[in-house]
Amino acid sequence: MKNGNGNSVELFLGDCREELKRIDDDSVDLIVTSPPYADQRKQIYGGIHPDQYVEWFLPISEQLLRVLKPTGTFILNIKERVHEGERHTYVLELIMEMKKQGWLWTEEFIWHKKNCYPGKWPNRFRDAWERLLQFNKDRKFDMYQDEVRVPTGDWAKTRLKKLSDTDKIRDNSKVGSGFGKNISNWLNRDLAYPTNVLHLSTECSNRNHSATFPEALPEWFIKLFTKPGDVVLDPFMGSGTTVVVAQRLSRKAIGIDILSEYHEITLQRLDPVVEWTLFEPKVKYGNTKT
Amino acid sequence: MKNGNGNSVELFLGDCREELKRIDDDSVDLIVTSPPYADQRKQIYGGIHPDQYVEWFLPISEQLLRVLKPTGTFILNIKERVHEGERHTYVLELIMEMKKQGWLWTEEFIWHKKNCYPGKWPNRFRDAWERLLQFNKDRKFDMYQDEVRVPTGDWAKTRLKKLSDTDKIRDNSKVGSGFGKNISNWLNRDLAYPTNVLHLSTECSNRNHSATFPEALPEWFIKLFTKPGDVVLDPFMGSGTTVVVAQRLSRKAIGIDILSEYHEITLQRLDPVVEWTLFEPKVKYGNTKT
DNA sequence: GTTCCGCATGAATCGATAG
DNA sequence: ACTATCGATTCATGCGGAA
Repeated sequence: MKNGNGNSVELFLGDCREELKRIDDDSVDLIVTSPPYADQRKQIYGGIHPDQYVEWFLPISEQLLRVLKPTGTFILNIKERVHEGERHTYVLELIMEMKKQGWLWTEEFIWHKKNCYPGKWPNRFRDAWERLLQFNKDRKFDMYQDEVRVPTGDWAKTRLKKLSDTDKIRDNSKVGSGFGKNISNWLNRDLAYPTNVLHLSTECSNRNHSATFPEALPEWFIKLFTKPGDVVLDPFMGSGTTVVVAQRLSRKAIGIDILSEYHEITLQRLDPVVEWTLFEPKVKYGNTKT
Repeated sequence: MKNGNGNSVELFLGDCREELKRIDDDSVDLIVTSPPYADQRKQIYGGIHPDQYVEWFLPISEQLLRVLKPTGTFILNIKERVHEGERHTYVLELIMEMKKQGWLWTEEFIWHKKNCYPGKWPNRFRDAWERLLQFNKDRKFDMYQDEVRVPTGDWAKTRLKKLSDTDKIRDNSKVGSGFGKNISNWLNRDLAYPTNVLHLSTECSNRNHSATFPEALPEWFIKLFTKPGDVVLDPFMGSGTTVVVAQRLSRKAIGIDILSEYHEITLQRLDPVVEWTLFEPKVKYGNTKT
């Protein structure tokens, strides 16, 4: 019911360096992904050494550039590791190399992880933020800012508090008198556009998968950069958070991952209606077409 | 009275590219500065074009590398501008070039500016963060983490609020009764180490000076990376926030700025005891030695 | 002495207009 | 074509006067 038009889900099982080639040019509205960081998920992608990270990623970003619509956006969640006491520069290098490929580095959002990983080191504090790099193909791209407006700051809370004590009661008791409309217009002005700093907690309660991606993160970008029916791609699907949220928001989702375990987890999280489609006979696992 | 040992202040009037040469090798414990951003403050500093920013800054960072102690730290507050719809890459390039000079890029703190500049654009949100890049000469550097511990989560705020209503009054009225000590013990137990994300508002509506930094920013780094008597340097002093805070915390401060107006503002903000010293006869303005 | 409200003020960005 | 300037947009914060 809630998914009227087409919130289909396609999952590809395999290395995204190969699987991406099966996706059409200019066919994706939004890419949201969190690739394995250097030397993370060693057993999965063989553990890319920081010095080889850029070299490893560039063929992928080249494919992503190909499949993205000119009006589309690519959000890359990444953070450089500490390597021999320093922040490694592979993310900085990656940005500059992707620009050479033709990407525009439009913006860098900050994900402030409110409950970051605990720990203590002699010359370093806990790392509580990650980069959310925004890349585009063109200076003109789709952006639906009204979809992610947030309540205004403290002054609204405190200064409008009085209003709720008296006027809001009148508002309720005099429906249709025109008074309520004025109030709601006024209250509507208490929605402000957000900034490029996102405050979200990691979802530590998920026992199964190590993916700390909170659902609110892809949700925010999906609402901001796509409309229902648009195509959302995650080439490093992992436990499928981006795909699951895209489906829930009535977007078409494409997920790629090299591990079948992650496909199983994702399928369990997906809406059953679509799950049936995926399990149709003759549809090869990881190669689903609608 | 509060400044026992040696919180001297030396101010240099001139271009820091030249003035820095007058400072000894390995003599500074902490550099905290916020250089003019590319194409900003044109009327004041002449405006460095984004494409020439790295070239302009490298001779300065070379001098800073020379004057910093091996155990010292350099905190660079900077943020790249939007240029033709993209974030410019001069900050990324600067980091990599400074590494070639011999700097270690130890960490990147985020300054979350809660009250960022307003505005609305079709494809961009307000910019609410700036970089605080930490550079060092050596993997081993001085860091006094206990000096910047903060009260823990929300419950601390609420309990401390209650405290301030009742117990704090008692604390004030019963000095020496031991009650205050109990409170500070209790508070000490609820102190946590901070993260690499700092939430601070800019001080935009201060009457006298429009400080680029909130005082809390240099204060945090001075407490974290120096002890009383250490030397703190700001080669782009501006209205002198770093210098003023360093003096208040009984550190030796060195400030450099090219504009005499800023020197006057800084002198007005400094503790009068030192101001006298600075205005001693025969002490050339901007060339003060203790 | 509080609390409340009005107001000025920002390391901004885009698009249009002018030289 | 390429740069310089200007207006419009927008919101958290702290000060100061008022109730």
